[in-house]
Amino acid sequence: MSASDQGRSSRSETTREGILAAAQRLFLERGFQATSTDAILAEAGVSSKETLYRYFASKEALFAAVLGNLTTEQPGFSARLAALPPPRDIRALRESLTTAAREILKLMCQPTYLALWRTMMAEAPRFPQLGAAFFSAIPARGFTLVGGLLRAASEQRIIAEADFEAVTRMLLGGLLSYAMTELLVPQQATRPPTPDRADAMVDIMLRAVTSQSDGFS
Amino acid sequence: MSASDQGRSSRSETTREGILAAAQRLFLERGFQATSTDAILAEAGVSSKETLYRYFASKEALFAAVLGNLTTEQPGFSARLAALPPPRDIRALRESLTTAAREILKLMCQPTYLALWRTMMAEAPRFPQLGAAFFSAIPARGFTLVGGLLRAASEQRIIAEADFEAVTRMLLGGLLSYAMTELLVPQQATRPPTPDRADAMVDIMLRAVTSQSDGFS
DNA sequence: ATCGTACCGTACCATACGGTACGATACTGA
DNA sequence: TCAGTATCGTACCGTATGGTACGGTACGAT
Repeated sequence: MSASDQGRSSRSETTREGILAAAQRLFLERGFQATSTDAILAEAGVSSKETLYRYFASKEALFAAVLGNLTTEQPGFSARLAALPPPRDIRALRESLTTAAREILKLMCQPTYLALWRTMMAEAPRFPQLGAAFFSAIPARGFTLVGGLLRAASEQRIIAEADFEAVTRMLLGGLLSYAMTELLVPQQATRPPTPDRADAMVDIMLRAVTSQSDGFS
Repeated sequence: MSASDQGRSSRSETTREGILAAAQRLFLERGFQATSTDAILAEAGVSSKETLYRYFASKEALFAAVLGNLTTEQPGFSARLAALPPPRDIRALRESLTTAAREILKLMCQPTYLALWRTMMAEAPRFPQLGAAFFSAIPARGFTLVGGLLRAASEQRIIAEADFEAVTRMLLGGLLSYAMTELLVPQQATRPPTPDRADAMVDIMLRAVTSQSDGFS
């Protein structure tokens, strides 16, 4: 028990984390309104509402804490992708894009992430700041990453000039389409997409930005 | 009052439609759980719950009726797009794809459609058949349409062979990405995308499927 | 005119929810 | 050992919800 734990005893912290974890499970599984505080207490093994309201001012605050956590900590995602080197040649560019596309596709199709996406979109009207925070923390990073790689490659004459905003949206949107299908038709014999789907999209995308002008109107 | 109105008096029909319209507005605006039957009655100008429950067995049934309506009737969408001719040359293909892409982008960014999308994804776990019906009625049609155009063009040697599943997902996903942004960050100075965004994506897509094999690994 | 139906208006029911209060009890740190 | 605090267990409050019941009233077709 060093001085680094800012006054919170480990007992408090354990209870708080337990409530957070239980709330995360239920909120993501059932949504905000369909999850009662009683259900969260039961899931957390806590026997009194007073305990919950000692740590969170309201059900909304608990919800915000849960989604804030999920928005902040995306383990491995930023870590592996932020370290992608600037492209030296077409081969390196393809490799970086493939890595990114595979990682994004894998992340997006995880059950937790699907549920987070669903919850965010469902509650965005009632919690606008949560939706905005999620957007800038996750999807916007993907746009910046892919768009940055393409622009850098273009400046080094590795690929042709193009409408990179549209190109980026097409790659990420193509990956996103799998998540949307999962969200609308949950698990209905729709096996999760394989990494080669990401590879195929990178391939198509590079074909578009490496072709000479075609002269068609 | 001919024999063609199957027993329903016009009075009944008017009330029923009024309830449906009010429920549609509120369900799409606030979601299923946050919309009370009392609020629907007030919005419809109906003064007794008994009237509602004369036409709909439960709140769930009313919800299903509303979303079923919205899923079935997409005015102008199928009409204008189902009539797209099979492509004769690259010019005709581009024109058909541009028309389709613009129409889809416009449709997806309408407030009603955005709200429908949000509601469907939010409630898909609780109403799986509604999500599946919506998916096969709207997004799946877009996939079939674009994929069909591309495959037909490929068979006529207008464009090259390619992974058309991935290509189609990239075009529609690119358009979809605008709707997703709107859903997460509602109206936050994010002006709706202009039709030229659809044009740009068709352009990129055609560049990918008209380029010769590039020889890169 | 009359009869059946649709609608009104209101009251009601059982349940569930978010949140508070409070005395009793277990734990933890000095 | 002692004091403070975190948790327990339970009771409670006000409100809202989906759904039912019922007597009265407007309407529409024969």
